[in-house]
Amino acid sequence: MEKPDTRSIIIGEADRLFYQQGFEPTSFSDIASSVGISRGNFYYHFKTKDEILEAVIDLRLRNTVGMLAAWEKQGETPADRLKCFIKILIRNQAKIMAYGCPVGTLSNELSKLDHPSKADAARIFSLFKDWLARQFKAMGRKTDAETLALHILGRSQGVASLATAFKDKDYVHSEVDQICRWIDSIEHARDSNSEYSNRGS
Amino acid sequence: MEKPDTRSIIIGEADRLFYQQGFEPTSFSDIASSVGISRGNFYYHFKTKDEILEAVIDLRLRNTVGMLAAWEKQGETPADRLKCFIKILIRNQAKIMAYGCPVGTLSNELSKLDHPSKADAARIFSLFKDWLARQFKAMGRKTDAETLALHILGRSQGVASLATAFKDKDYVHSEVDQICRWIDSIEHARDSNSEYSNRGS
DNA sequence: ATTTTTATAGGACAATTGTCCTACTCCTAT
DNA sequence: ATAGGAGTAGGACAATTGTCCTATAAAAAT
Repeated sequence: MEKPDTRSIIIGEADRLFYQQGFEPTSFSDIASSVGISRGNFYYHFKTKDEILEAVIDLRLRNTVGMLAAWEKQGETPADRLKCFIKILIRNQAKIMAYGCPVGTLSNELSKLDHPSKADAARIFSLFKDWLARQFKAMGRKTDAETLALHILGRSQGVASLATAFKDKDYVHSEVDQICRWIDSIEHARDSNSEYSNRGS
Repeated sequence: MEKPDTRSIIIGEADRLFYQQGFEPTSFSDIASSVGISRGNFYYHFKTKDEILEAVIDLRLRNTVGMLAAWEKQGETPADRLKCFIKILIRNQAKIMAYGCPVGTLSNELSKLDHPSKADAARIFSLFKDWLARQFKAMGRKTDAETLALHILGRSQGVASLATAFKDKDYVHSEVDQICRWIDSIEHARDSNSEYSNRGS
């Protein structure tokens, strides 16, 4: 039977609030009243705010691992998987226009706060980076897979940032289409010289 | 007639602190003690926190207008000016790796807070967008100048975001080089108004 | 049935928040 | 010399912050 599992509910609500409001502006009271428990009870589950931040980052890490694994199974080709990644900008368009990318905005906020957990937040980025690099390697880009991964990851961050500022659907679609075409161009030029190999040299 | 001009000093310190720490985490005390005045005196100059935020955004708008105007004079060709824009990622590398892009991070934070001034913060983005579009128009891209402007602006945001997370200088240089080559490729294909390539080299 | 563990509520606590008020010191104009 | 405003300091204020304590209810174990 399902347990009430207050702890998981707390983490889930904190996850949502940290995304929608940011980490700093979200208080214990916000989370407690959102879950429907008292602040005192909250303390039973988490002693400090940093503790719940760690739990939220941990949840996001696990969710990301699961999501990437699912993408790896369903996508037929690496190119399809890469497109599946970038199209998350369209699937989550409404949320991104309102709150930005959950990975990037948390990472940015914790960097500004110089928070101890900022490195953990960056690890979520690394999960994406490594997964993306894996796809590029599978497409024959052994040497510059990492560079290509950072490139597409950065592109997604830029689109999310401007989508939040301008709330321009056309821009998002235009960029995503363009990145998809770029992925195609990489797929169709598997063993040709790459324009991205300027890094190792 | 040089006045002590405490007000300007306050705005300057608030500007710095809002960038380095974020708007929400920066308190009246932070600013007051940073300027070297009492909190009471602070109230004489600014009644509310939103009031000083407006003043800071106003300062940034004016600074941005000035910076863009200066770039417009010194750069010989539009392509040079565009490169001057994107190379700000390298000139301000240290700050960006520590605190991100001042424009993007403020816009994101205010969006999350759903702050009344979030539209004003986005206006700073618009200044850049319009300036960039003007350069592309001068390069013969009459029809898609706006799209190209949003593209390069988004690219800069993405690089800044990942630079903060990974603190990878090579990545920043690699992306900037690539964008510069993309600018060259646009310059050398002046009359062809077809879809532009995002590929480097 | 009794003890122990788990979970919850309610509030205490000092510190800090944004906001606001009053008293005092300058400087300047009369 | 004096009145008045501009600027500053110090603190009051209620509300909220993160943290912590204790009393108690519910559940589990004995």
